[in-house]
Amino acid sequence: MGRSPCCEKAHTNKGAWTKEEDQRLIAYIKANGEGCWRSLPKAAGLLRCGKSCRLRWINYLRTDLKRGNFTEEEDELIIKLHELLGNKWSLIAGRLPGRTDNEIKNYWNTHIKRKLLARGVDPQTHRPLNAAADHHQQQQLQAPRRFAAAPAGHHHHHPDHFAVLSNSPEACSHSSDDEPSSATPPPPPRHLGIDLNLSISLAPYQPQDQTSEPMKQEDDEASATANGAGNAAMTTTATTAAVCLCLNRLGLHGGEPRPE
DNA sequence: AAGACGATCAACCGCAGAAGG
DNA sequence: ACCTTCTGCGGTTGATCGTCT
Repeated sequence: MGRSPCCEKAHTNKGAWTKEEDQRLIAYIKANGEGCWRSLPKAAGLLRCGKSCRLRWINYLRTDLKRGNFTEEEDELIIKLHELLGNKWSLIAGRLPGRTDNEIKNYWNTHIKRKLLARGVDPQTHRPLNAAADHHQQQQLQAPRRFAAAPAGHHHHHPDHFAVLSNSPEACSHSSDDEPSSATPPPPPRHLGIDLNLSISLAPYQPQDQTSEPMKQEDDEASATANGAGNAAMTTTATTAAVCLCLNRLGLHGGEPRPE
């Protein structure tokens, strides 16, 4: 395609941000707000590319970031959301107030993956490791099955991958990780008939609404449930229930097109 | 004490899709 | 309808820190 670079690389700093750069960025955004990242560096007097500024702000400088260890509830919520959404870190982050997609992605790769492996659960498929292996073998024998979770590096750029993953019946077939589904043979792809359009059903997390008002979008049950799952105070059990409920509801409401 | 090694996380890169002309 | 530009996302990298030997 030959896209033009996002910035003039010759005249931009790279690597770790200095305190002064941080201060400049914070001051500029406080004064002018977010937006137009491309022109921001120049306006703010920063020798950085816009993408770098955006990343620094979103992942580090924003004032509403929680920072600090993940709680057990957050762990479980991430696991459940990953089971539901796949590697959609930004969507997952949307359910975890004060957490960024980058943070969650890192945390997943460093902690949760290992945690799931220790439980004998495949981090990609969320199936028991044995069953996952068996399932994989079966897939090799059968025609390609799109609902299988894509391996790392091949997840990409398939809008329907999201919905397909979310349709996965195993996502709702067990409400806790210690309930292996290995006894259950890989399900037939009948669930694929359910077109969830899930990617557009998940509204962004709204912190204020969480505490003060239960939910304004009454006509969007899937969204409501997903938002409910974003409450960090939610218990693991409740989280599990919410995610499963979400899937159930999505299954029921699946074919409904959303107004654009 | 020092080097090796692994874990962690901030930052970068490349791409897709949205937005605008 | 097409092209260009911009933004946001997800994967990957590399610097830094902590632990072990």
